[in-house]
Amino acid sequence: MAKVAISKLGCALLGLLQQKPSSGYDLRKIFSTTAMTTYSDSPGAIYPALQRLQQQGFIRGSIESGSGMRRRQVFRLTARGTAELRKWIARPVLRADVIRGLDEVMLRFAFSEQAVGPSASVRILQSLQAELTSYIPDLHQQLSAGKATMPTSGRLALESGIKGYDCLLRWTQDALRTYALKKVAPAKDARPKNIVQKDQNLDTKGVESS
Amino acid sequence: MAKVAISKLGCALLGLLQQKPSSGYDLRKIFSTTAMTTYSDSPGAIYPALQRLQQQGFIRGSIESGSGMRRRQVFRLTARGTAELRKWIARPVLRADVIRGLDEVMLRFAFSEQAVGPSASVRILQSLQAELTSYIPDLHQQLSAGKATMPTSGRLALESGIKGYDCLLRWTQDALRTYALKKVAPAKDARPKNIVQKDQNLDTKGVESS
DNA sequence: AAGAGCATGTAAGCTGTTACATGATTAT
DNA sequence: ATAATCATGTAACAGCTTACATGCTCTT
Repeated sequence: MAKVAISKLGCALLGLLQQKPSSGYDLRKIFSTTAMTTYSDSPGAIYPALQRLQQQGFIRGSIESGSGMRRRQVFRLTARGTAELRKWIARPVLRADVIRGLDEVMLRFAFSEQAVGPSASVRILQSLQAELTSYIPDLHQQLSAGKATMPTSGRLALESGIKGYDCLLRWTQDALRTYALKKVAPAKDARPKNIVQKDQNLDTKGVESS
Repeated sequence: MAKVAISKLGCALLGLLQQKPSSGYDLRKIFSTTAMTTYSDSPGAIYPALQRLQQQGFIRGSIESGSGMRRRQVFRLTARGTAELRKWIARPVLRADVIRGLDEVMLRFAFSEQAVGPSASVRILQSLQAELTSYIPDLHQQLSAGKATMPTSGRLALESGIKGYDCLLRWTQDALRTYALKKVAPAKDARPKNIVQKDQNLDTKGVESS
């Protein structure tokens, strides 16, 4: 079996194509106009990436050429592509992801609900929360350790990173609450205030605990 | 003149070498043990990068081989390297930097005080603040625009990005206050003190002090 | 003597960047 | 008719990753 390691851009393309079959040009527009500008919208990146994905059997393109239409090739996920996307999304969040690949984690989370389901979103949030909770103290230690020797700007830069992680941790807790509310209170019209504030895990089987 | 575009890793190396002459191995250790783990510590990245920098005349290595010591090559910035580092740090912060290169902005800021002076740090903070202030409303607009069509996880992911930027904006304000207290305080209460203009060292010749 | 860690490098491969190139359709 | 935009690609290049390779020094 080939290694089939898909690049980050490739994963982004898989996720977007799962949401909606699109042409290369459509995808470029998404990357150039929405908050996904972090990803490259250059044709030299996208078209080769699409070719690779097709060659690996994850997507399949069909040329649409109606009368009076420009030729365009619309790509769709194959079954293998869907499986691969799910596998990518379901990967647990490791410390390495927190340090070097937070954007990829957020991308996986963004796609998780449509591609797998809310429980996958919750699992990502939980493992992200766990990793953040264990990593942030390390950063604090580094800060207090190097405080004496670092220049002010270096210290401030490190503090900025820590605050970013703090912020993200708070967000994960908010997001988990959102999912708890969604699932726990489907019949919320009846009771405005009785059944909130649970913060319990849902049908997830205790994926990780504290 | 060649374009001499230095990679992000190259810039990180320049900054670290400005702070302290080091060998490739020293630099690798920094990348593997400190909060700079975002950068690669692999020899296949660092040694070629050092070679490039030397070839471009930004650093110069000298082999230290004392008796009973392992051979190691210690690199130092040249005058050209110092100038290049300063140029990189002094670049204004653009929206593209905020969207796709925040880590590089933070790196520049981290080095700014030692390599150029506090006023450069302040300039980075101010332009970063300005770009954030103009960019964040755009994100809010995207959020409210797509709220209807996005899945919950997609919306939450976007919110996470927005919160991250909010957090960063608050940090810039904190950091600016820090510098105001340190240095610009006299301007505030109109009480002239003997101000230390540490910032005027742009024409330094003896760059690589021991 | 053996092994661990120090210190440096090289080579293959992949991906993204930049720049160029090509047609076809719509707008002016 | 001309320009702009749609839509797709290719080629050269640079940089990083992974993996391998080489010796030297210190510890046990």
